[in-house]
Amino acid sequence: MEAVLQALSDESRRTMLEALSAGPVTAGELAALLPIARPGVSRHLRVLREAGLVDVRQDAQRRIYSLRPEPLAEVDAWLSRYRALWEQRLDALNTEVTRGKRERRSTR
Amino acid sequence: MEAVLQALSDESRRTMLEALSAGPVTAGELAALLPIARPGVSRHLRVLREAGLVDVRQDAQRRIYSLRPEPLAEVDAWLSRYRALWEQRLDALNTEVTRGKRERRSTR
DNA sequence: GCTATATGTACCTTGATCGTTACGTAACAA
DNA sequence: TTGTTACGTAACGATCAAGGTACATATAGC
Repeated sequence: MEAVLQALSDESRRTMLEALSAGPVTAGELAALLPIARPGVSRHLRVLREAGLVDVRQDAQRRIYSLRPEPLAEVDAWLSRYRALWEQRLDALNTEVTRGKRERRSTR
Repeated sequence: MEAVLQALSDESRRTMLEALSAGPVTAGELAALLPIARPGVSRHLRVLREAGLVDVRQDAQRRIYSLRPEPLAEVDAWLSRYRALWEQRLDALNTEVTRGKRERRSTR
């Protein structure tokens, strides 16, 4: 959890996760997306690996990374302790759509 | 968003948010909860303030902090781009409760 | 074996961050 | 006004994170 939020706090790493959400990508392809040099990407990938957010599979010289979204569910679970609070506030602002929001909330 | 995730990446600050989720708290009370000295707490509070996660109100000498959960909704929105991915995986593990999960997911 | 390709690691530098102690400030209380 | 309480800020040292360059490793192809 600590490691996951730490990993998510970096813009480059979030960009990498977004790219990975479309499917497996090699380290080189990820590096091409970012304004930093490849060794930096390698280190970011290590952080993501240690946070459990990616899996690696080797294919010849290539390392193919894929997203492992489970740790994000932990973040979501942590966040859910606050969800009621902000939804309450949003409801106060948009009272005209209260009925729809209440329906949705009741199923969580 | 950047500032919010940055703020959330620290354990002490998350502890402060948790305390604040029960209601407004003074800076001193927050400091008492943490293993660090008050000046450190003050700086953490500044980070939370700059991320928009807390509001301050002055009451005589005291500064009363209250949680402002709206920025957490942004994090939730970012996270929601991945929610389908991890729910898919969890469903694969717990196929027996698929019906309940699918109901919930369809309303998000 | 030799070279090219793909990637990670080591090492260095710079800038941010965390905590501490010391100090400044503002509001009450006597 | 003097002291006390409750904060914040400044300045400092230590640690950490992010980037780059240079190098090591491993696989594929010849």
